[in-house]
Amino acid sequence: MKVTMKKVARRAGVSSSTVSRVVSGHPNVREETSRKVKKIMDEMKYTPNMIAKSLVSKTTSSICILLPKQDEKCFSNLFFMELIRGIATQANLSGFDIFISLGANEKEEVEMVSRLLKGRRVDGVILFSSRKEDAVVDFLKINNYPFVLIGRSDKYNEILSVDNNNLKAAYDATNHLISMGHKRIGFVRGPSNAIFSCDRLEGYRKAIQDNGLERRPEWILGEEVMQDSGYHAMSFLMNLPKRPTAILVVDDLVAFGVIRGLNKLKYKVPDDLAIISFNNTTLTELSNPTISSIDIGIYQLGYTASQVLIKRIQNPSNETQHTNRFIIEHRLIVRESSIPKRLGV
Amino acid sequence: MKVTMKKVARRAGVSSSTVSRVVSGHPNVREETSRKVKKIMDEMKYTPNMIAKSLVSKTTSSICILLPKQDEKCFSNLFFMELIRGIATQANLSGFDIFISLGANEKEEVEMVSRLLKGRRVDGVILFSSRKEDAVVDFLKINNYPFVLIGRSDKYNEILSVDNNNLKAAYDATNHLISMGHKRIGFVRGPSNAIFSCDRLEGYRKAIQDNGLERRPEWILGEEVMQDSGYHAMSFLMNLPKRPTAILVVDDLVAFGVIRGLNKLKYKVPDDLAIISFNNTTLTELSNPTISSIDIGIYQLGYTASQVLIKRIQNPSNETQHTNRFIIEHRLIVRESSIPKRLGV
DNA sequence: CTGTTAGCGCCTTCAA
DNA sequence: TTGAAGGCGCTAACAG
Repeated sequence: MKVTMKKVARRAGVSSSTVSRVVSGHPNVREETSRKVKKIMDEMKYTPNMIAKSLVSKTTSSICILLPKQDEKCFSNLFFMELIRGIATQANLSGFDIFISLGANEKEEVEMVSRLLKGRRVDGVILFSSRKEDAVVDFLKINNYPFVLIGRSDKYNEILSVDNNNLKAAYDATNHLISMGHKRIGFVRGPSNAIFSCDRLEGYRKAIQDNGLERRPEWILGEEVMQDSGYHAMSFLMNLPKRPTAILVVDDLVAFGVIRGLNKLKYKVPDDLAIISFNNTTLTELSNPTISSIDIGIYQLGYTASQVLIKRIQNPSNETQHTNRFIIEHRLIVRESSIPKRLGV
Repeated sequence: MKVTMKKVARRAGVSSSTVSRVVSGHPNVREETSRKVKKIMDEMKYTPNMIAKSLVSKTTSSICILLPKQDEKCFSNLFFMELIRGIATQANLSGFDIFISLGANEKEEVEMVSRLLKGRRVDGVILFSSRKEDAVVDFLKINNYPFVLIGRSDKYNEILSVDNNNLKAAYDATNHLISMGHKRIGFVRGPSNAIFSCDRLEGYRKAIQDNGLERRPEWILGEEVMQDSGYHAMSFLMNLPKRPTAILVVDDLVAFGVIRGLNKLKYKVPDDLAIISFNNTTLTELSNPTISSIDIGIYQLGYTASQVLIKRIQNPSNETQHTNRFIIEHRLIVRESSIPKRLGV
């Protein structure tokens, strides 16, 4: 049988308002009364009905993570799990629960979020928004729901968002390759409608330009590289009359494919082609050779996003005050794939 | 301003009960009335308040996935994301939402689940229970809450669970190695308190025994193999006076570490040591050589778990009827790591 | 077929 | 400092 406030109240010989006050830590309760009620609550194993509480307070203490549809290959599942861990850890600390929803397509995503928010099941949403022209962002923006973007919007810039400086990250990665003596550097980019992907491309271009290096369009490959584990793409790249000696790769998982493709073609990493990738997932250390990577602080990204969103939910007033763009620092992690053998390790 | 049933009702010139009936598809509504109400609902953009509905119906149409604490290394994040996809896909089909929670430790997991269930925020729980003596299972069992185990319980066998036949899977994998001509076969096991791990070990042993092959305790390695990416463990294994020519590895990610360790030691896979692993995550195809693996149908595992749990929630009556143990078929996927080069590919 | 009534369990006035 | 009353938005039971 369900233990309600009423029952606790009756048993304790007080009114249910008093019990309510004790539960919510209201100051206007005599110390003695409070202790007595608490004791009875323990005895009866009272657990508040969150649903009833939600109905009254119009808040749910829960947020929703909207994960993009499966076929966004460029980010591995490793990435998302790590993100979820960051979000969940912080959310729990703040006493929030987490809904998770996987959109099948953009339209469905909007419906899902709409249902969750309007149905008052969640107080806010964390979006992993890489794409340009995101209908979900539009929806949330228009309806003024609390949400935070992991990544950034190219449409609205006053939106709450947690991101890396992807331009700088790619710039740093490219410079690392340059500092290793490379002059011809290629880039395996992610999907062209993904903002982070464009940012990284831009950083790469800037570094090439700032160093007065050669720049060739055929050194930039699309993400279709992943097909047949990079075999054809690498075959194409390595058979160019002027081929690069190093490449940046948009994600570790893709770098894996690239390395595998190169191996099949009997090329050696890093001797024939040096590689540096992004995200620094567990994979980088398991690869052979180990992969140099830009650590973008995935966990931090999630942790911060959760923190920022919850703060906004709990304090909607300062909506336009303060910062609304949070940048997580990246770090260059150098491993075998970008260190020429002749330099030693 | 929130659009409620009352407002829709007033606008449509009917009572709110009628609106309620229309929403819930109750039969006793005149076709015409229904159409009129629906039209007004659309016009006013009415969205039902799920919280209020929950309060009355005492159901939430949501389930919770409890993910084990981070340090269970043997299963990679890839595994969990795939599981989540399976669960989420099926749950959405049934109109259920998903809570996710990451336990930090067993005690916290119990508290979490307890809060969620008693607080009536979720109707049931999907547990990834690998370990023996699981306090969460005890709690759910005692309180008679709807839940399903992915894996199995060695304590209660009438519990709803979705699992592989891990014994058979390991048996099949071992036989595959045997059929490739191997006589000395090792095993890299998962955590010893994990049931699936023990099941697999048993299957391996059985296959060795059934084929009258040699069996040596030093050929069985613990999961600490993952330390320093398997270098030391492989060094130990390969330096045994009588060393195995093939091994089973409990998870793809671990197999990765093993291969990397072997590479560092200048051993070749599969020539010096053939490898077959479990789970068949994306990694297997990206490795070099590609890894033979037992596909345990991770997505199916999740999909089925969700299906079974939701059925139980919606129809609690047949609690003890029918099957309560569902087995997902496994498949042997043969790749390069277990095919001797001399046999060709 | 439709409307009225009475809660679900909690929180928040308003009085006392 | 406490209690009584009313309502959050919806559903279920009972009349009509």
